[in-house]
Order: sequence, then C-alpha cells, then structure tokens
Amino acid sequence: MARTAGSDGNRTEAAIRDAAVELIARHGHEAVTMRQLAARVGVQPAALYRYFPTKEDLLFTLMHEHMQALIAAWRSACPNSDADSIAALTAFITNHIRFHLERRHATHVSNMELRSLSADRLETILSLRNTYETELRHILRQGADAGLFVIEDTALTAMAIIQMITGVIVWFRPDERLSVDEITQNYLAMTLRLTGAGASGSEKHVRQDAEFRAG
Amino acid sequence: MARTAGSDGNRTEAAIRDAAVELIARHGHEAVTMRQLAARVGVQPAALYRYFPTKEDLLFTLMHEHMQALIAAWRSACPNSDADSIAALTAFITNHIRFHLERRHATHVSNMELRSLSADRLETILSLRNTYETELRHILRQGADAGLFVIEDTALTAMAIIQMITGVIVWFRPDERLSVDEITQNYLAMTLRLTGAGASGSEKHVRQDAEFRAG
DNA sequence: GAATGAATTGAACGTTCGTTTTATTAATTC
DNA sequence: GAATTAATAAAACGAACGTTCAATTCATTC
Repeated sequence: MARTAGSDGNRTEAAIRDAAVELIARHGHEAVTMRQLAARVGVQPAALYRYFPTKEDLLFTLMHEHMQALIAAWRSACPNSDADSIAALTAFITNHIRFHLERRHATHVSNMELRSLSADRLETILSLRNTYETELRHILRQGADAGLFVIEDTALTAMAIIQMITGVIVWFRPDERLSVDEITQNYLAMTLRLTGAGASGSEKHVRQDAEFRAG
Repeated sequence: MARTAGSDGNRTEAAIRDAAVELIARHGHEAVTMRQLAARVGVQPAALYRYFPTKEDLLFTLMHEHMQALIAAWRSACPNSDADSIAALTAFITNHIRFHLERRHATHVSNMELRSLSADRLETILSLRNTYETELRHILRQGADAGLFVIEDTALTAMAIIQMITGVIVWFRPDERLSVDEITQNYLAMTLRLTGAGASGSEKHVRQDAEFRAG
C-alpha cells in the first residue's frame, strides 16, 4: 500500500506531536522509539520522517514551541508596568500554575529532556527559560526595593518559587480532591507569605484544611 | 587476557557504582550504555555482570540505597518528639538540604529515573519516598494544631516545600557565590515564612542581598 | 481524464544495544 | 606448590535501534 484514503499532512503532523508529547513525558525521549511513536499515531515509522527530519528535531520542536508559548502567555497576562509588585507577583503565579496544569505533559518534556538536546539547541531553550525567569526576578527586586517584600537573595528566591510552583505538575492529577482554582489560590498564599507579602495581600485567600475538604 | 593484576571485587563494585551514578545523573539511564559505563570504570562490559545481573538491577540498587540513606539521615537528625514544631521543621529543612547537596548526582538519579523501574520496584521506591514525606507532613500538622503555623492544606504544603528545597540541586554548583550554609539559612527563612512561622523564629537568620554578596 | 504533487507503505541498511558464553589469568587456600 | 576460587577478557548472540529508499496509492489541477 501507499497513501491511505483520507490522509492529511496537517492532521498527521498534529497527531505525531500529540502522541510524542505524551509518550516522551511518560517514558523519556531515549526510551521512546520511532516505531513505538508511529504505532501510536497509526502510521509506519518512515512516515514520521516526512514531518521531522530526525528524532531530536521532533523533541526540539516540542520544547521550543512550549517555551515560546509560555513566554507569550505571560506577555498577555502580565499587568501594566505601573501595577504594584504584589499584583504583578499574583499575576505571575496565577498564570504559571494555570499554564502548567493545562500542559502537564509538555512541561514534563521541557523540564526533563534537556540532556537529549545538542549543545546549541540546549542553549536556545535555556535562553528562553532565562527570559521567563528574569520576569520573576524583576518583580521580586522591584517589590523588595519598594519595601513590599522581604527577600534575602533575589535569584535564589526566584529559583525557589519557580521550583515550588512548577512542582505542582509532579503530583497533581485531574479529578483530585482540590480544584485548579483552589490549588492556585493555595500556592499564591504560600508564595506571598514566602516573599514577606503575606500580611498585606493574602489573608483574604487563606482558608483552613477543613474548609478545603468540605468544599 | 583475563583477571588483571591487583583487581579487587570490592573496589571494582564501588567504582561501578560511582561511575554509574555520575553517568546516569548526567545522561539518563536509557542513554547510558553498559559499554560506556565499563569504559569509564576501566573494565570490559562483561565484567559489570559479575556485580549486577542486569542494567535495571544496577539502577534500582543505586536508588534504593539512596532512599534508605535519606531516611536514616533524618532518623539520626530529628530532634526529640517533645521538641517544638519550629525546631523540628528547622531540623528537617537543614538535614534535607545538606544531604541533597552532598549527593546531587544520586538525588538526580532517584528523582528522574523512576520511569525506568519495573512496577514492583517503582512501588518500593515510592513507598520509601512516602515514608520520608510523611515525616514532614507530621511536623506541619503538629505545628498547625499548636497554632505555630499557618497552613491551608498540609499535603499540598508538604509537596510545595519538598519541591522547593529539593530544587536546590538543579541550580546549585560548587564554588557558587553562596556557601552551603548561606543557602541552607536562606531556604530555612523562606520555609518558615511560607508556613507562617516567620514572625516567631526566623528573623535572626534573615540577611539582605548586599550582605550575602559581601560575605 | 491525463498529469502532477502529496502522503504513505514495505523492505531494507548498517549500527548499536544488553547480555551470554567460554577461556584465561590472578589471588587464595591448604 | 598444587588445587581452588575470584576476577576479568574476548568474542559473539539475536534483537532492536534510527534512518533511508524505492515503489505505490490518493488527491488535486488543468
């Protein structure tokens, strides 16, 4: 056989991307074979090479688009530059958690498969990551300068916050006892306390365990 | 040739473990080949099979011993059960960061290579991990019950703290601008604020950016 | 409805993988 | 110093890997 009835390049490419994200997130890039991926898509292995020249190209494409989407999401979610730092931090945390919970698989790939990239492509991804993290560092520094935050070390605090709020994808599973909104408010409250902003902006969001379980 | 002069099974096994931890941490379990590992040890691939029956057995051994060492380290570092919750939390954070900074490679392996384990071995490791994390949950719950902490959700807060303090191994490199002690104090201060214990126990550790850079 | 391009198959390439087997040498025991 | 055991080398196994190539069929254009 050859070309199949109803075949469509755009649909096939999208199916490859979707299947690849899920398989790589679950088993890792090295562990996923092109045959395995092709079988999941419902196609022969050779067909994959019409869309991605190599296995690594496929991985890089997924990671690159994910990082660009993350930065784009923040650009459209961040408040005006004259907003106060607490509002900016709130927007950052909220956007980050929502974005990552919506794309758990893609985030896993972007965070775990860096070592499968060639040197120059690794640098491309790390540069995008740094661009994003710099946004948080700016918020923290401005807030600290304005006396709104208590921060010992801006870079270290930024890393700590990002590790904490990205970690949600490790344990969160849909149909969990907590809704996405509850989780977001919870992480936000912790972040505001962590940065010393708790007293001025977070109390209204704080609820106790019992209320969470009841709701 | 065959047995080499001065060869010693104990030394060879230790060399295999050390090389395996480093290689797996850097490249991932799937990406490391037995030939590559053997070359690093300075031995032929077949020699590895005298010490570990399969590649997965080697990985599991490394992860299992690491998790048991982590739990043992906490058992010998945790204060008496009549100590207050802030002291217990302080001991937990301090022990965790020191332990992980001393074993960055092994921690990387234990955290990233879970998907290379068979189902029953995965369960063994996850069970040990749960044992460890339960210790933190107990501290948080006791402190919340005693009114020392402000915690919305014990399980979620425990996950957030562990993600945050384990994340130190991702960015920390020796000969960094911050010493291990400074990093530990910094994470401790953030954790105490995050749990709402900041006002009563952490101020004496807080220092500003400028002082860190100067020190 | 012939010509052209897009989409895919089927088969194969050389390479590398984890692992096994057998033989050989070094250390230890008696 | 012979017998035994521990430690390794050397070579090979079949299987699976990423990838390529030619052939073939579907869809579109004119």
